[in-house]
Amino acid sequence: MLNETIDLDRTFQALADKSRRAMVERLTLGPASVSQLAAPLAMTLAAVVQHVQVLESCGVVTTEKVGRTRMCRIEAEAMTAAEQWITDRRRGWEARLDRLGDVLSEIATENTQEKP
Amino acid sequence: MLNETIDLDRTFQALADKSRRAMVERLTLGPASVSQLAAPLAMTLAAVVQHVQVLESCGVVTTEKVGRTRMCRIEAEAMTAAEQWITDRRRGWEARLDRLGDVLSEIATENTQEKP
DNA sequence: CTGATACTCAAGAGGACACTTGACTGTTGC
DNA sequence: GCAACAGTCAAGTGTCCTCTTGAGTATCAG
Repeated sequence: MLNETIDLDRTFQALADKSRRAMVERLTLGPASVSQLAAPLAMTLAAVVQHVQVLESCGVVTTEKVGRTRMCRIEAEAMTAAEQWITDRRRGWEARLDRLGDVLSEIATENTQEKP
Repeated sequence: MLNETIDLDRTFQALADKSRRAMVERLTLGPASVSQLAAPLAMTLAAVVQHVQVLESCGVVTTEKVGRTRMCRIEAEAMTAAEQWITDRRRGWEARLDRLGDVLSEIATENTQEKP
């Protein structure tokens, strides 16, 4: 709850990259090692590790070292927070558009009624 | 559908900034001029205009010049696309966790049954 | 017409980001 | 043991972002 701002900044920032989204997408299928995440991407392992660190720093994934491999798994909460922010805004403007619709149909009704 | 990647990149990038999220938040209450968006923010008008351009370039807001003022309004679709991407991923991992739950309870059942 | 308002534009400083390279460390399989 | 593997670390490079300054333009109010 604290640092909500920083976390949203970081989370949206993390998702603003095709490679990282691809990693998240892969991880929704189940845990994977860094090498497995790296396989479909055209970049060095070192770069992939850095991406994983970004995803980890905003809580979207957690990692755990098993022997010489680091396993990554997705962590729902951070993503849900980002989703929730958008959903909340949408609720706001949908409510407003509903009211606008009401007003418009009210005006329409008044106009038809006031036609002599 | 084309450029889905670029748009998601841009949209998440746009939302990865507290000031821009504040502007979006303000715009959910209804259209506003650039100056109105700038009012609560501690930065120059020029900077605010640049933020508006970012939001516009990814389709989250549209603007229209009326006399000497530029009115901004929120545009649902781009935000919905971002929300949808997260929602789709969530569906993925929730389904997986459900299956995991099934497997775990199956194992549990087997274990109880196989107790001699 | 004049001054104030509401931007608009261009250039640039400074920092954050996305990589790469090259050297190094801990694990595992034979 | 030792070679291959899976990652780790530090440094450096080029690019993108954010924001400012200092100019200019169009519009409106009186």
